[in-house]
Amino acid sequence: MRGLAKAFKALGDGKRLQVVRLLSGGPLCVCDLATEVGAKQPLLSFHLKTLRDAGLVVPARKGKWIFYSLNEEAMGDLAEALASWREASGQAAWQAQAACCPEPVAKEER
Amino acid sequence: MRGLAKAFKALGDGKRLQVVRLLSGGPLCVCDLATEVGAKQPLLSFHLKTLRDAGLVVPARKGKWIFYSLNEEAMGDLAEALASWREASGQAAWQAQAACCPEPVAKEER
DNA sequence: CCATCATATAAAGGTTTGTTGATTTGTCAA
DNA sequence: TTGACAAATCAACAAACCTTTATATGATGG
Repeated sequence: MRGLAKAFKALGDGKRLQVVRLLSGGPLCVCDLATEVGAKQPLLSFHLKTLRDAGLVVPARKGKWIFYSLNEEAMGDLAEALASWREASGQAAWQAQAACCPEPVAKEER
Repeated sequence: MRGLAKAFKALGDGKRLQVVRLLSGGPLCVCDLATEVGAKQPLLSFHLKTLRDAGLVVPARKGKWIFYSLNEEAMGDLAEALASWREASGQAAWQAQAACCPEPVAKEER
């Protein structure tokens, strides 16, 4: 749950989302990501760190370069969580009333 | 794309994620959400505004109370985006080399 | 109209985040 | 070893965010 929030927060930035979308096309090195995203190297490095800390991407050194790729499992977990919440809400009925307060509320359709 | 980042950012907070999870069980009024989440009313109102602005939840007045429910379509869009990125990355091949730099890199498996 | 309750908004704080420029670490090739 | 290049880290600052207290809006019932 804490991990989910961290992952979603990591996705909650335009540049990082762009990185994830780029990596969905296959692993890329940092320098290529930087030019694609239009960010200077230290800035991209910062964003990659937050994606790494959230478990969304994985680095792999290839000689002088470091290639990043998506963590498919983590992406799948997020997708599944969202899908399950949407699913559940589709089947859920309205509460008969607000539990916090005594007044009954008419049962409604959706 | 901008909207996606906004939505993910909205989900990137523990209390808001808790609200979404609660709403997956069906619509709830603000006062009930406040007690469940353990937040004071103005704070919850702030978080609900964030979720509203991101298009993730929808308010509906029922007399004196306002019931919030999940926007299933928005949740579905997010889930689908994540699933498609994961899917694509599963099929993608490694780049033969880093485009930014001349040196060739050996083609690798995953 | 008035009092009350549910929710939203405003003002103000302390903390986190995004960005930049300078420096460091790590790898390769000469 | 030295030089060159890729990437990470550090220091500093502005912008955004979360939280709280106080106040406003909007609906209900007397």
